[in-house]
Amino acid sequence: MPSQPKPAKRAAAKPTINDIARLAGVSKKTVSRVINRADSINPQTRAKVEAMIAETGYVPNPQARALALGRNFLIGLIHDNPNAQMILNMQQGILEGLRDTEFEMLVRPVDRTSPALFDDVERFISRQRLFGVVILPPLSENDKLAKLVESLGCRYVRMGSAELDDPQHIVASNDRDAVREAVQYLIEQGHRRIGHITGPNGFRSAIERQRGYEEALAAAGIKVPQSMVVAGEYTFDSGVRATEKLLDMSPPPTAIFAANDEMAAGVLFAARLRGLQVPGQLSIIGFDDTPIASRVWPPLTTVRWPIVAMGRSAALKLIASEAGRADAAEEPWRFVSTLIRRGSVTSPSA
Amino acid sequence: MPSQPKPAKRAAAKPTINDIARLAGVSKKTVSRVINRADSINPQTRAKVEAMIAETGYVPNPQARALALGRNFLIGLIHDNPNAQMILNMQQGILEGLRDTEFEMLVRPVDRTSPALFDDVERFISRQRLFGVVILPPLSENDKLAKLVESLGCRYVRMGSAELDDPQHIVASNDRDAVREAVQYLIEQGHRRIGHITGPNGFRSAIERQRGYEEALAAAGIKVPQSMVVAGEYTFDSGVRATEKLLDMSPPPTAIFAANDEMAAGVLFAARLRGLQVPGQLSIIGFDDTPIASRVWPPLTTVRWPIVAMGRSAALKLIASEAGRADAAEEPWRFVSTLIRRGSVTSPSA
DNA sequence: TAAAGCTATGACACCGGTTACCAAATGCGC
DNA sequence: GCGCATTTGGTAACCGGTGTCATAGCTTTA
Repeated sequence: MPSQPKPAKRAAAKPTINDIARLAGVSKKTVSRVINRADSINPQTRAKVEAMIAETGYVPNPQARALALGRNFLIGLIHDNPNAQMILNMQQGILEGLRDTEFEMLVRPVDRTSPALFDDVERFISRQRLFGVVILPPLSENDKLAKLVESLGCRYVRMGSAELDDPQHIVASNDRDAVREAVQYLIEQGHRRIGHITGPNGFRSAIERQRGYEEALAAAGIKVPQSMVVAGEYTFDSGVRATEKLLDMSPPPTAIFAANDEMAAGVLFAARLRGLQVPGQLSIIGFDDTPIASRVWPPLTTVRWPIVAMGRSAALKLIASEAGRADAAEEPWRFVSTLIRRGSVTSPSA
Repeated sequence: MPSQPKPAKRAAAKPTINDIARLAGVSKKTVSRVINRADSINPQTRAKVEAMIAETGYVPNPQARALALGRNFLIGLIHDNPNAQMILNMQQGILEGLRDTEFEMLVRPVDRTSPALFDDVERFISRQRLFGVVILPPLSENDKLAKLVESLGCRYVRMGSAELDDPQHIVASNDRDAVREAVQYLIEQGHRRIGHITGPNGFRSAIERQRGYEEALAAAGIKVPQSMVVAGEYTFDSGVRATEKLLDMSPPPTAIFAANDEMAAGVLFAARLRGLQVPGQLSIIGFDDTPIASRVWPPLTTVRWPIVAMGRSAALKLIASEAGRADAAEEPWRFVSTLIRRGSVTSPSA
């Protein structure tokens, strides 16, 4: 028998449900029942099948399962890279939510400003037949995108402001309340001329944070010239430029609340360029509690939002949104951001 | 015809290959041939099928395809979160490499120190039947893990030092050369007492970087006490602690090369705590060029490695490693890191 | 002119799971 | 000991693709 192929089996050949059925002396249907915890199975049969599964290390083929079921177990994460740490924490949260389920996560970074944005997202969803997607800010504020996703028969959950969508589609943090608290804190320290660097024009998050700022001032009866509010772009550079504008005023602000940490780092940078003491001559508060906030000197007082927990909740909400289940809206969706007090705030020296 | 079902079709019902075949009046096999660009197809037939595909927006079901082919098109990214920006850039690079292929990327963060590490990775790979994985440092230095992956019939590419593995399994940057250049730069500026904060004990990257440091000193004929080299952990805090040790020496170093930016930021922080001018009284060089490097004051001189390009190359190498194709080893795998000169280095003031 | 080769296409089984449906075995009341 | 409901397990078809092989029609070659 010269041409007989070597019986040594390929290591990669995985056992299938048929192998298990044969080894256990039952039909594949019975194996399937055991796996899917169907009731009405003879305990002995079940034990035998389970023993064979354990022995062979059998794992059902998810592709075959997806095909037979006519659905699959992939959820997508669509983002527009605002901040690496945020996205990574979100990934971690989503994966925590998916742990011990058969779902997996696919990541798709996109370019918010690209004309191909909608095509990219559509291809992503329909090629992979995604079960659902999580959309991160600031992309989550694009209502058209959410509509497109839905029209593709794909579920979605957005992270962002509570006003954006129904509870079953949103996971939100109370930015406005947290900012109000932060600015109140500045006021308690004795600041009156408090500047604000906003997020990009039209962004929900920017609007919410600005409202929080305005509410805190209003509540304390403080009036501030309109020029104390300068538009930023959520970038370090825009924070630097906005700060230069603010510091050119006379009198300049004694404190600045920046709508994110990147810009707050820019404030710090610009202050340094002018030789200003922080916090002595200028107090700073940021937003996000990114690693940068605790790496700069002085470490930044900032607002932290529970990203990982929110990611987990988004994943669970998505899974819960199976057709026929109405509890998707019940999955927690309002999260509380808190002020982290570090070294960039003190009383105004003057 | 009262009971006739409404012809309005469910929006979610995707066309299948059978639909296309029926509409075009050919067999499904022919449609399959058109999709897979098989030769020997009548141009007219092809045109007809392509027209129907375009009209219906048909997209082949990847699950069915994976099942029929007995393989799939998923690659995994396994990492142990050393640095958010690095991982995100790597994700971007890998996705660029996968663009216009049918591959998708699954991300799996793991805990390097967990006893369940191997189980986690094994479950991940065998559950999803991954085609291959990319392993990021420092996890990529775990040879046992790479062996496990291979034994599962899963291809892999590691990021890390060139010495770790064969060219078909590695994508590397020349850390040592880049560090040598960086320390040479310090020497050219007139520094003689140059401290080094290493990475964690046993890490390849740490060893390589330390060697670069030692080579530069040796080439310049500079001898430095052993205590000028302090072990760090790649964390901000360890950078702070190591710096305190270095600054307690007499005389203290006039410059410090830290094996990554996190620790370099720690150096800066510790210097500030002691009221030291940077770079006047202490020059600093980091490694990685993370966003932190350009956000602190002064911005850090550091070494940048081309993460996105390396990620792209890793993906292409993985795809090229199909059985029967030997060109995986030819995919570029050595990348050049370069020194980015910013504001944290000057001549020693003394 | 017959044999052989090529091209374009279809029929059919199969990948590894699932459900629908049916049959055999079991338990129960009478 | 019988009929009937309830378990339990099997068979067959199917999900949406792909591979193998056969075949009809045409061209080339001897």
